[in-house]
Amino acid sequence: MSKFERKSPRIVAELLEEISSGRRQPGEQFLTVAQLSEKYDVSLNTASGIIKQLKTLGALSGRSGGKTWVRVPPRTTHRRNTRYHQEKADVHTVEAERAQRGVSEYDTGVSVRSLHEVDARFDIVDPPEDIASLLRLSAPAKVLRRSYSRRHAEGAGISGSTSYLPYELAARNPDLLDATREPWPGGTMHQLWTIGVEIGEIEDHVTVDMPTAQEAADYDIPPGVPIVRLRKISYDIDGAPVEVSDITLPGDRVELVYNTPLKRWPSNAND
Amino acid sequence: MSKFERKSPRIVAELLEEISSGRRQPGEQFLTVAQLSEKYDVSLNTASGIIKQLKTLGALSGRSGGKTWVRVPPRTTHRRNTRYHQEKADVHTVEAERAQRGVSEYDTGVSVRSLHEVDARFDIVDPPEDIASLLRLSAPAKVLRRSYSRRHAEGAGISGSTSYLPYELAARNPDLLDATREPWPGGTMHQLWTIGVEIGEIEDHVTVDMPTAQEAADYDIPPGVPIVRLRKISYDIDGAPVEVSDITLPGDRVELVYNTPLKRWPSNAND
DNA sequence: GAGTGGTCTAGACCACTGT
DNA sequence: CAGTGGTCTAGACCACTCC
Repeated sequence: MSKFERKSPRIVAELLEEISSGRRQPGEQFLTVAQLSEKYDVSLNTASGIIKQLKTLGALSGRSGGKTWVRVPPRTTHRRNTRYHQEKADVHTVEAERAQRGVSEYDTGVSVRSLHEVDARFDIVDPPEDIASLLRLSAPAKVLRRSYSRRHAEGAGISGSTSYLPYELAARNPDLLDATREPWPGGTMHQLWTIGVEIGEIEDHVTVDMPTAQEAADYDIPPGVPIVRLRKISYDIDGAPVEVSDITLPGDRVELVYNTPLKRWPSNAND
Repeated sequence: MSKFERKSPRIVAELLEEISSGRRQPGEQFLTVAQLSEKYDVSLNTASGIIKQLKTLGALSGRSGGKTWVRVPPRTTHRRNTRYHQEKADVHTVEAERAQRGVSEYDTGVSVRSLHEVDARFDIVDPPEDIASLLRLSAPAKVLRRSYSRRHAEGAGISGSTSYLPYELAARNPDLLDATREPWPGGTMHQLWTIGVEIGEIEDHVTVDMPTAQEAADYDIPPGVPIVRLRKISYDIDGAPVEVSDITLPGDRVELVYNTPLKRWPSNAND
């Protein structure tokens, strides 16, 4: 369109091609700002901007001040709603079969191996307004808030979740209030079973967002990569909400899969 | 952390607060680069960068060269998987009740009023590799590709979708190959019914991405706002895939809602 | 054609990383 | 402490919008 060509877009495209074509291997050290400046005959300022762009595009990684690397593309993981059926069935299987999974594994739906539970903080707090509304709690009622953050053994953060349970409900089994009991074999559905609650339906609300600076650091995602926010609401068999769980997933390595089986038509309806 | 304070982050935060607090109203003209520079005592360069940041944060809008405006926050719409049940039931209701909806309404799940079908292009093509694999098609088989793009009456793009049907299947009803028949009352499920196919299950794959330059323009979203890509796979009652539909939704105005009903436990399992 | 946002340069300085 | 990425300035120029 324009006869005048800006420099950075051309250079960015060129470098992107070198990276995606594999001519520059993931993990390899990238050109420094000075080298870029010299090689493409642009100012240091522009060279710095180019690296910034490539970082936000997820092609490069590296902290400010340190060296720059060709980013290792994250392997994508899947999170399926069919796991909810599995989790519910698991409640009545023998202990050994569900011993490998805690609340956070079930919530995030991220594969278990090579994961390491970093933080599990439990607090009894006044619920935020939206949570109170969803759980149909009024004025003085408290909630048990459980915050988990998970990272790869290698250090790359992978997901975080915060669960809200009505305190009155959770208190029926004092073990549920004890953070040191984590990871609880079988996840939240099993915990709720111990206090006589059967989950009848789960509702996931999926929204998308850009990460805060904190999240970008926590999950080791470049600032240009979006974040998936999943609010999971569990209802008991009478339709009463019993748990709200806010789950944060890095957008560049997660695929959500939802199966919706449909009721058959009456047999004489089709021609 | 650092004693030395960069200017832009402070100024950006301040302006963001002014906008989100409502002190600057949506639709109002914003400060020019020159005014910003003067008011906050920064260089024109930095002022320009600040406006750029606020645009990618979705707080400001405006084309390059034109004036800058406080962005009108998009109202969020919901897309529920329960609509699949509705759509299936609709197939056997009277024509009048589903006449208001075409294929694209059903696919995108966006409310119908004040929407305007801009484009519906039909082609018979060789399927892309991933589509062929999902539809279990081999070598010479073709697909009917139907591309829709939708915008608000006011002009703001709201979603797009591309549907793939095996050509051999679609050809059983020649009307399905005719783009001028759109909007087809009742959507794809009704179309499939006319050729004797009953949908038994729908699988949604949700991923997140940044928009291409083209998409950013099409959907009128600022370059920093993510895009939700939804791949909807429809299976017939025998589990054979019959349609793949790729749906693109602007991340800042859509919330996906998925309900997963769970089977009851056997009545004697709970204590 | 005046005004506006965006890009580039050259040079300075800063904070952080990695020895 | 040297090296590196990031930010800022001042000034120039460009492409686009809007009148």
